Amino acid sequence: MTRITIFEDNNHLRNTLQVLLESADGFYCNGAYANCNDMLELLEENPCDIVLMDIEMPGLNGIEATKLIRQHFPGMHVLIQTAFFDDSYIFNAICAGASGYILKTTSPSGYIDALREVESGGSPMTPGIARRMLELFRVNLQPAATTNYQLTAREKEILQMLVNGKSYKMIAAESNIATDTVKSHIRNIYAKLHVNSGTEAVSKAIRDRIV
Amino acid sequence: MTRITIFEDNNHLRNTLQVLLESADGFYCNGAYANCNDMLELLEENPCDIVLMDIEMPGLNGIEATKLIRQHFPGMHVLIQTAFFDDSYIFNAICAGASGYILKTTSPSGYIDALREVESGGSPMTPGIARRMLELFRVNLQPAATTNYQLTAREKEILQMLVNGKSYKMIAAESNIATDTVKSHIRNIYAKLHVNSGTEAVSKAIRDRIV
DNA sequence: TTTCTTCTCCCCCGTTTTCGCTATTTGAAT
DNA sequence: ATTCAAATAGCGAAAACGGGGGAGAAGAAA
Repeated sequence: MTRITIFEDNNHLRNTLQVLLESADGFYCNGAYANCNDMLELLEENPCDIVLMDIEMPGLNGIEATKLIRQHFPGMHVLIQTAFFDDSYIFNAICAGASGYILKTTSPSGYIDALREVESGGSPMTPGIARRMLELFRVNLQPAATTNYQLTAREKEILQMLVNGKSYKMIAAESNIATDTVKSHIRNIYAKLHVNSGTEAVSKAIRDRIV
Repeated sequence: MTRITIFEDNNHLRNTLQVLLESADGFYCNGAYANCNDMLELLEENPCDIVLMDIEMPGLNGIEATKLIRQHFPGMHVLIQTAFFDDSYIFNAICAGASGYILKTTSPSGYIDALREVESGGSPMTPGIARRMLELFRVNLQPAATTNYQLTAREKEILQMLVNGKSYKMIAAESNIATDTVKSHIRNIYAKLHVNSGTEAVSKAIRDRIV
C-alpha cells in the first residue's frame, strides 16, 4: 500500500480527496491536514510515501513546505496541486523539489493516475503546466545567440570587466591602455547595445548572455 | 480537421501511426515520410498543424529538424516521439522548441490524447520524461539561493529598477520619492551587497537571482 | 516607555561617468 | 594604393554617482 498524506486548506476538497484515496486500489490516506504548521512533526511520527500538497495555504505555503520535506525526508515525494497557473509558482515548485505538478481541475481518476506515476518514478504534469515549464526552460537556458551586437573582441573584454564591477581606471590599468581609450570603447559598446549607462549595459550583457 | 505530418524512419511504426490518425476523429494525416531530407519544401507545399517527429533518423535528425521547423514555421507544433530516454535528447529537444515529448511505448489512445493536448496549447509529456526534465531544470537553474542579503522590500524594488537601467532621477520619479532618498536606499543596498557601484550591484543582483 | 528598524529627506564634496568632437596608427581587405 | 574597421588617445563640459554626515516620522518590538 502506498501511503499518502494530504495538505490542503479547502475542507471540501480535502475530504473529497481522502474519500477518493480510500476507494482507490493500492492507496491509503494516512493523514489529511488543513495547514503545514506541524508538518515536520506529523510526517516524522507518521511517515508517508507521497505528499499531496496545495500551494495556497495560510501559514507556511506549499512551496516552502515542499522544500522542508525534501530537506528532511529526501525519499518522500511531493505532488503539487494548485488552482493557479502562475509561472513563479511553477518555477519555485520545481526548484523546491516537487515530483509533479497538477491542476485542481484534474479529474478524480486523473489524480489517481498521477499518484501512480509518482510512485513509479515519473512526474505527472498537467499539459498546460508542462508547456509553461518548457517555456521557462527555454527562456532560462537557451544560449540566446539570437541577438548579435557585433561587439569586437576588445569590446567584449571591456564589457566583461564592466560586468565585474571594474571602474574605467581599473580597466585601463588592467588592459594597459589610457582611461580615455576605455571611455572610447565603452562609448562604442553603449551605442551597439543601445544603452546609455553602465548598469543598463551590465544588465543587457548578462541577460543576453554576451558574457 | 487538424493536419498531422509524420517523420519516422521505421516503416512499420510510420504506417501504424498513419492508420491510427485516419481512424481518429478530428485528425487528418497529410504526409508521412521516412526522413527529413526535403522537409522544408514538403511542409511549404503542404503545411500542417502538428508534426510528429522521431529523433533517430538517417540524415537530418529530429532535433535539428525541429529547430528548422520552428524557425521557418513558427506557428507549427512539433511533438517529439522517441524510443530513448536520453537527457541530452530531452534537453536539446526542449531548446529546439518542441511542444511535447512522448515515448514510443505510448499507447495508440495515448498518442491521440497527446496530439489533442498539443492542439489545445498543452505540452504532453511521458511522466518519466517529465521527471528527467525537472531534474535537468533543477541542475541547470538552481544557483545557490543560500545567500541572504536581508534587503528590505523597498530596497529590492529599487534594486530592481537599478537593474532595469534606471537612473536615480527616474527611480525617484517612479517611486514618488526624492532623489536623495533613492541615494540613501542605494547606499544601504551597496552596504548589504558589499559592493560599491551600480554595475557591481546589478551584476550581483542578477547572478544571485535577487531579482 | 524606550528602543530599533525602515523610510524618508537634506547638506556637502569630490569623483566618476557620459557625451560631444577630433585624431593617429595599424592591419586587413580590395 | 586606397579604403576601412578597430584600437588607441585626447579635451571639455554637463550630468550622475558615491561617501560622509545628520535627522525626523512611523511603526513594530521589547
